[in-house]
Amino acid sequence: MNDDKRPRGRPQDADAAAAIKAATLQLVKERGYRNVSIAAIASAANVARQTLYNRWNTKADLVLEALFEETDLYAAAPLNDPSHGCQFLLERFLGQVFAHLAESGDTVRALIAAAQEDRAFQAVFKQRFVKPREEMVTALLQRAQARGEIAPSRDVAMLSSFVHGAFWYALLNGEPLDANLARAITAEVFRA
Amino acid sequence: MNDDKRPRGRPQDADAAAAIKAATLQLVKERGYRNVSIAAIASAANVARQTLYNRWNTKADLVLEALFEETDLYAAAPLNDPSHGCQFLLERFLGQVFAHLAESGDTVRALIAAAQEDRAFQAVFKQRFVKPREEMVTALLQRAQARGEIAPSRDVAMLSSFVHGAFWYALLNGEPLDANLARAITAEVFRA
DNA sequence: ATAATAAATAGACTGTAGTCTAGTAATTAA
DNA sequence: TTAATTACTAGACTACAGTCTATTTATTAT
Repeated sequence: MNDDKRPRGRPQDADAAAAIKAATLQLVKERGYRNVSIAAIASAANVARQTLYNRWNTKADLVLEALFEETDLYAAAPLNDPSHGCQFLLERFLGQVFAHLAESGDTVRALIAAAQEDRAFQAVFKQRFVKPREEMVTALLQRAQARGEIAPSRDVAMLSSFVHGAFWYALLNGEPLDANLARAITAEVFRA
Repeated sequence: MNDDKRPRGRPQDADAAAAIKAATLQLVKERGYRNVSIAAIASAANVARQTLYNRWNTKADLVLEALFEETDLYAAAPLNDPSHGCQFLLERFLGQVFAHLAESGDTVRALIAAAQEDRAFQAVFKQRFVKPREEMVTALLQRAQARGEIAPSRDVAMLSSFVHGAFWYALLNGEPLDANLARAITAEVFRA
């Protein structure tokens, strides 16, 4: 049931996408987003520059996909583990996010910057990066509220904005994203 | 006491800076940061392109200065007016910031993006934009805490990060910055 | 076989930020 | 008056993102 009718013309090179994404990841980690040109990626992947543009609209789209193919492998520890309190789960979650950003934070910053200059990419980025994380935290905070760890009067959606906002604010202003920050954010959200 | 010894060579054209900044503001508001080239600004100001680079390092530096020369005129309503509660003052302050961003928000977004791609500019932007606002809000929240409007246990620095973070997060994700947001942020910060 | 289709390639092209240089103009110091 | 100094101008130059086009190549449909 997988060999549906193949489409008409010449098929896409099956290996190209993987080679391109691998080259992208390697070069971006090595030199930083800014210092990697599309031409360099194409060359490293042994592919014509236009082939990249056949498959991705912009450099940002390509890097986002390459980065997320890798990142999605990191199965975050479950946020609904009932054997832990929600405060613990949030702090652990933030700690994991920050640990990952220690490696890829510069790239994420570049992608956020790219999103400010390109509406289409902003939508893609929001869909793939922003929304999922926001939903995870909001759901966790709702559970916390249902369990009485957060007062019923609190505005959970706004608290979720506080959490992500504090994280973006630190990231974009070049402040360290470490365990201290994860603890301070979490503690303040759960403070009576 | 103002006519100190003039420096050695040919003096800078006294009118050029004003003409350049005026052209910058007008073009950026008209077409958006992205769609204004340095060449277009130089041409509109009747000045050689290199003259811009004699005075500013990058497009972002120029736009920041042009924008702030205008913005600094907006004397924000005082944040330490003792005849109002701190909650009221914070909401009014955020309302003013958001109202101004309704006009210049796209430019500010572009500047934040530029700061992600240029360390030197990030430092300048932090100094001129980020720090002053952060200090105003932190001072206000400290006063609120001293007056008992905020519980002594709260971490005021983190609350300030929450406020700015929520605002950046909304701005950079294309969500509306309006009176509702100002009210929701403020209410949640002051919630018991 | 042949036609139709779509991907890949090479390379020209546009627009922009930022750098560099050579020449000219305005000013101070001697 | 002349030398030194600095700003301004014009324009060449580099590097890059993204677009476009002509050509070749791999595939399906007839």
